[in-house]
Amino acid sequence: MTKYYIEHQKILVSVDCIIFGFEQNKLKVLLGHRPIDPGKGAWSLYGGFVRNEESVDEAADRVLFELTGLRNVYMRQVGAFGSVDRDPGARVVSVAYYALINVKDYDQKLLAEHHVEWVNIEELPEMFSDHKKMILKARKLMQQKIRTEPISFQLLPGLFTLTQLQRLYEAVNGEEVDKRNFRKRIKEMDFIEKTTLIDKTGSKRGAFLYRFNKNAYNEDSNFKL
Amino acid sequence: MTKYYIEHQKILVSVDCIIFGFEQNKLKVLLGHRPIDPGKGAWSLYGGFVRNEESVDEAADRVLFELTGLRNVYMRQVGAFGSVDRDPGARVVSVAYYALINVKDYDQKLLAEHHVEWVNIEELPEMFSDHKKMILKARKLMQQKIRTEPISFQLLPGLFTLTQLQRLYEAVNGEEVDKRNFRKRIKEMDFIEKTTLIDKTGSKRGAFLYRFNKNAYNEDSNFKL
DNA sequence: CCAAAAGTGTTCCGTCTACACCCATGG
DNA sequence: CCATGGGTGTAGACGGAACACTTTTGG
Repeated sequence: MTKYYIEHQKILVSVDCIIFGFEQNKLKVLLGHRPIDPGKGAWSLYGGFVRNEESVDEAADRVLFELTGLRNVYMRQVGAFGSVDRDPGARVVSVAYYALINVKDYDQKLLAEHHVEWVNIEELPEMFSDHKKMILKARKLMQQKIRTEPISFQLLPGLFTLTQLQRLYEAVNGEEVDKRNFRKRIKEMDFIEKTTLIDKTGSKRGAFLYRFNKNAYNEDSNFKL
Repeated sequence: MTKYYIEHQKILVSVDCIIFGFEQNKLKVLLGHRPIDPGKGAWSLYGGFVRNEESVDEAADRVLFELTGLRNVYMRQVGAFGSVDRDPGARVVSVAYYALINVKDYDQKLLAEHHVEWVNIEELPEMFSDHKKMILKARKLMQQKIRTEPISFQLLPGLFTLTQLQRLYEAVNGEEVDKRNFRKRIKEMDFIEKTTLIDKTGSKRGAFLYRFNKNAYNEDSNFKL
């Protein structure tokens, strides 16, 4: 139990954000290019350093806000990545977070300004340092969560069709699911409410729009998909 | 994407170890007392600071070795804990790890030297800072893992009876399980091998000792309990 | 009129759960 | 001889998976 504060080495601590979005029936991540050497130009996650006056969680929120202009986003920690030489420029321990956003909420201007792009999770390029490892772990954690907690709605607009929701699950889990079985399960969750509105953009016939009722969910939190 | 190394604040990074053991049919954690102010004497996890020349994982291995004299222990990261004021003495970001050890491997001398004790997971005392939160999260992660991966054997001697294994599961999950159903599932896993040895310490009749065969498991990794 | 997506129930099979009695032995 | 833990099988319930056809409408 030899903890004493002075005489110990301080280390740069950063956060890296794995930002998930759902677009064209594909699960995507927001990737940028590393702006500085070493490794300048390589595909990279968006990140930043933790400051003394903010918690690590707050740093992640701040960095996400700088990039997207969004607050109160669903974010969860992926873990700490701490190899000695993971960053060739300096000793940096990084804490990765994943975030779920609705791509339509994302300001296109900011996207261009920061030179970031939505990349299909199934087609990740080679990336700087351990960033690919971070993404894969984030995806695994997210897959686990999405089965038992209603986080899928964070990736969709407030109103969505059942086909959209199903495609989202298929994209996240990487496998197709049976339409009738899927809708049967939805029907059992009263907090996924059918509206009278119809979306005609996806088909000629049109499909009913649904909505996630958070209050109803809080009363009866039985989610399983 | 504004990462530059100089001009950023470095932070103390520590590791904290949640060491699980199984004793007297109870899941236990190894707890010590904080040796220095602020908070001197409070119940605390055993930890240490990350050095520049070691990875965070390596620091956790080292700290565990200092305490237990054990190497090659099963360890997994719980996550980073980074509140600004989580340590009143200095800004410290801590990465928690949980470890599974067989209590019999633990050197009693070291235990006394370090003033640590095995504490029942169901009867945790008030603890320093966020250490209780770390333990609870570690337990949750361990509960998840133990259902689908053969990590339970890390907590038992090389030879064990089925009743011991069952009690371990009951202690970890906090609920009793049916003996016949439990043993039926064991029987389906060929890598849990029955030996001809008999343990008479637990009963007059004696119980067969079993062994986990790692090689057999690698060939057919179907674990579900 | 036809292509394209929306919507809708039933059957089967495998898995999980509940449950009770005999055995072997040390003291 | 009896108290204590060791060891064994079956039946019923439940949940998940497979599966095909009708409807609507824009072009």
